[in-house]
Amino acid sequence: MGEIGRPRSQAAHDAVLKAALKMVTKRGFRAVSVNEIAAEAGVGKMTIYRHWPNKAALVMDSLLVLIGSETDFPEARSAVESLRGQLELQVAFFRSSRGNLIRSLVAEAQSDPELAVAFRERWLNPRRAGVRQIMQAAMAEGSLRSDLDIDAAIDLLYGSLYYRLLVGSGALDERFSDHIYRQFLKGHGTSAQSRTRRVPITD
Amino acid sequence: MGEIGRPRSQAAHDAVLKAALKMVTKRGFRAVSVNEIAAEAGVGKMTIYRHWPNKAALVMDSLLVLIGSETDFPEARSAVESLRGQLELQVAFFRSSRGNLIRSLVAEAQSDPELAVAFRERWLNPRRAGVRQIMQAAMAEGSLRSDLDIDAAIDLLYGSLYYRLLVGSGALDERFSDHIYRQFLKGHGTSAQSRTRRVPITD
DNA sequence: TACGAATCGATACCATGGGTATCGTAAGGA
DNA sequence: TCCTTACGATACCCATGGTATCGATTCGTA
Repeated sequence: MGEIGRPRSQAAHDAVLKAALKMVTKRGFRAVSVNEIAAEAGVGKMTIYRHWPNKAALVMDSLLVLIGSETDFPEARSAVESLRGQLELQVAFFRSSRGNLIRSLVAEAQSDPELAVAFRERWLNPRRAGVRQIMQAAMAEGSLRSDLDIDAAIDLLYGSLYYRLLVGSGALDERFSDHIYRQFLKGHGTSAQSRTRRVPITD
Repeated sequence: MGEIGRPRSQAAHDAVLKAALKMVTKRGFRAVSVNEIAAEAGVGKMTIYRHWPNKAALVMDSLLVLIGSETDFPEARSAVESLRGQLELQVAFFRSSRGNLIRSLVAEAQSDPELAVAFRERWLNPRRAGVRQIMQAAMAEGSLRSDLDIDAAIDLLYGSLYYRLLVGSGALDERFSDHIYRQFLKGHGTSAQSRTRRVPITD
């Protein structure tokens, strides 16, 4: 019982995702029209709307499919070290052209509840789960206090990054990620925080 | 040498600001059209465009004129106490219908550089200056360390509030503002932080 | 090989909404 | 009283997200 009719073109699908990513990272969500994406991809506009319900869903997909793993946690000797490394990665990510994509989606989500849900569930939550895991590992290591409120801590750490991304109050550089990291340890770390432990990162 | 011709109607000006504020706080920037605002204000659309260059400038004005002072610093026995009180005010402000207005403007500013500048210079910077002043007073009190990087600290404190406002990762309640405040003091406070000093708030 | 079904790119179209142009009218100052 | 400008109303322009429809194409199946 195979499919009936002409099958969807995977080439068209990929070309659209790639074109959407390229143009939106460069010029932003609102400044790019669906017609332009179709032209850039060498595809009919209707083909786009056969593959995605709307522009927001397309751009969200381009984010997940093409650059979903660029901010994964780096290997490190300890969980807190890995966390620190991830903060630097995140800062570099936001400062790159990818930052425009994230800005665009957060902005658009303010007036598009469906996109808001998708962004939270498909982008933020998986990444928050990764942070949670690392923090739990750091607690097991003994370098974070055991009474840590993980969700609030995540909002403190990453909220300030998103803030600078969205309102541009200051530079998104390593100096800032360093500052955030040290403040976090002052508030939540234990006296063992500076000692480097050789606890493997739990997967 | 007075003005020539019919003077601008202050009544129309005020009615438009009020209508814009009401509708945008309720339904958001994108969901409200200029035609609707004009109708609600009992005013012709062209009158709006005689008073403001575009929709964004109008809504930005309605924010500044009508609710600009709702998050001023409260009176308190010490600077750090005042800071803490302001965090609670800010949380309540975001949780109220005003939160929609801020969300809308930050979102719109992502694709409107002029609005981005206006929002930063006319809304954020004055408030950041207030926070800076309070922090300097707290340093003079001896309840904050003197090597504090004020701008980074502001982004840490308020960034997480904006983050929750924009992505809804957690509740904007007093519990959260309390958490933020305590983390801040753990990172930047002195041992004198818990002692209540009677230093007047410098104006 | 022929046929049906669904996709393809292209294009015309619709609805919405920001912003402009223009109307006759109203409200000042000189 | 006259001149100038703002007023409310309305028609209009234009960009854009999304839909409808076209003939052509590409598969599975008979």
